[in-house]
Parts: sequence; structure tokens; C-alpha cells
Amino acid sequence: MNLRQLEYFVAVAEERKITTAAKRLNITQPPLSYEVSALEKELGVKLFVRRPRGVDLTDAGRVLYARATTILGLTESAAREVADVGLGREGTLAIGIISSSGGQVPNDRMRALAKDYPRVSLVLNEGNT
Amino acid sequence: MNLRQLEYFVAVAEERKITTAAKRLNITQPPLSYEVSALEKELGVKLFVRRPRGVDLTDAGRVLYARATTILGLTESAAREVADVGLGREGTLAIGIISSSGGQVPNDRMRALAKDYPRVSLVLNEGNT
DNA sequence: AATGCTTACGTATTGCGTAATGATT
DNA sequence: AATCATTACGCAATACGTAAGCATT
Repeated sequence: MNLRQLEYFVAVAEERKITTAAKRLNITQPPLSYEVSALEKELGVKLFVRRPRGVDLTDAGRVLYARATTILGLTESAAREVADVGLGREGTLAIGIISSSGGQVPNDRMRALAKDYPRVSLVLNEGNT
Repeated sequence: MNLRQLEYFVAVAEERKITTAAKRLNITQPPLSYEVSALEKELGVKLFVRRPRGVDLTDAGRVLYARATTILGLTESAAREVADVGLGREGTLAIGIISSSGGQVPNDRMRALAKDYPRVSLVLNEGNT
């Protein structure tokens, strides 16, 4: 089982037709049909019942649909989140201020920063020049 | 990004050495090294810092590790769950009883069934023969 | 010298497209 | 006849192994 197969499965489950799902996935219909049966074989379960005008989800298919959408959503958000960390949109930002500034801190700017990047922790360190 | 890459990444993150992780995954070390950089390139983030004696997770790597283990765990349990449904270990089991039985139901057996298959719903229907 | 990561390259596996076939209305 | 799925097969993309190179201790 892999993420591509889950995407394919979700498309078929939502379109209820392998042909339409294939169009949505920008592939042709036979490989999609093949991948669906491969997934069924691997899981040891029929996911769809084949009807003359399309396919219907089985009980097992309905369970997989719920799980698959969760997994795919998690995967996508994980990628975004990790990329954000790399861009410095998450983590700890340590800011040094010098004593001679008299303790003046640009509070409005820091509030704006905290609002735009809610997952960044701000730490202030006071010292000499 | 695919599940195989996430498995590879998790192995490296846990072993802290690409060489050791490759052994655990039963592949050789160069392709694993290659896949890790491919994942980093795709996410646009360094996941490890390369050290003379192995690798260390970056902040982004630590975030991905948490998400990856979740996703892989969910995937595995989804597969088991779906297979279970296919085996009839989940769903609704409708049992018909005939009026002439005087309303006698084998309660102990049904309790045992409900205990062994907690996700099976039992429904009793009374009718004639 | 030893350990561990990276780059380069050839082969084997896998994914997808095209073509032909099957089944139902 | 039309619609939608499956099976068969060839090509293209991808994953992995082997070989060689680089860096650090």
C-alpha cells in the first residue's frame, strides 16, 4: 500500500466511476482499474462492487475511504509544516537588546510578528553592546 | 513524498546513521542516502545535519519524525482494520429468530460473540418460520 | 587506515499508455 | 450499439545494487 494507491482509491470512491476518476487523475482508465484490484488483492478485501454503470463502495471500502482521506490530509499538512519550519516560520527566535536602550522594545512590531507566525517563540535577552 | 520515503526517513532518524538504517531496511547505503536527499529536496528543507560519525536531526527533521510515525502507524492500522471488515469481524450481524422458539435466545453465546468481535453489531429479528 | 556519506552508472522493477476483450443495458 | 470495466503487452520512469570518490578522525 502506498500514498499514490490511496489517492487513486479516493478518486474512484468519490467519482464512483473508474473512467471519471482516471480523467481527474490525468491517467488512463486501465492502469487505474489495475491499481484498484492490486490494492484489493494486497488488503485481501473487495473495496468496490462492480456495477454496469460504475462501482459502489463495499463496507470495507467505506472504512478505507475514511482512513485514506485522513492519511492523505495528514501527509499534506505534514509537508507544509516541515517546510515552514525550514523557512523559520516555527521555532525559537532569540532577540538580543542592549542595556543602553533603556529597556525599550518595539512591542507593536513583536506583536505583529507573533500574530503572523504563531508557532514562533520569542525570547528576549538583555546584555551590553 | 511517499510512504516508502517516510519509512526510510524514520529508520535513519532512529538509527542516526544511514549505514545502520540501510541494514535495518535490507537495502544498501547509497540508495538510502540518495532517497534522503531527494526527500529534503522535495520538501525544500534539510532534515539531517551530516556529521563525521553519522547524522543528526534538524528542527524540521524532528517535526517530520513525529508526523511520519503517526502517518505510518495510521496506515498500518487502516490496513488491518479494512482487512478485518472484509473478514466479517466488523459490521452488522442480523440474526432471525422464529416466534415459536418462545423468545429464547442463546444469550451466553451472543455475549461471547460480542466480546470476541467488539465491532460487530448484533440485531435480532423475530418472525415466523 | 577506518568509518560513513555522496556521486555515478547500469540493471531490474514498476507504472502507465495503447490495444484488444468482456459484460451489461 | 453504447458504456464501463478488465486483461495483455510494450515502453518509460524509478528504485536499487555496484563501483568509485570525498571527508573526517
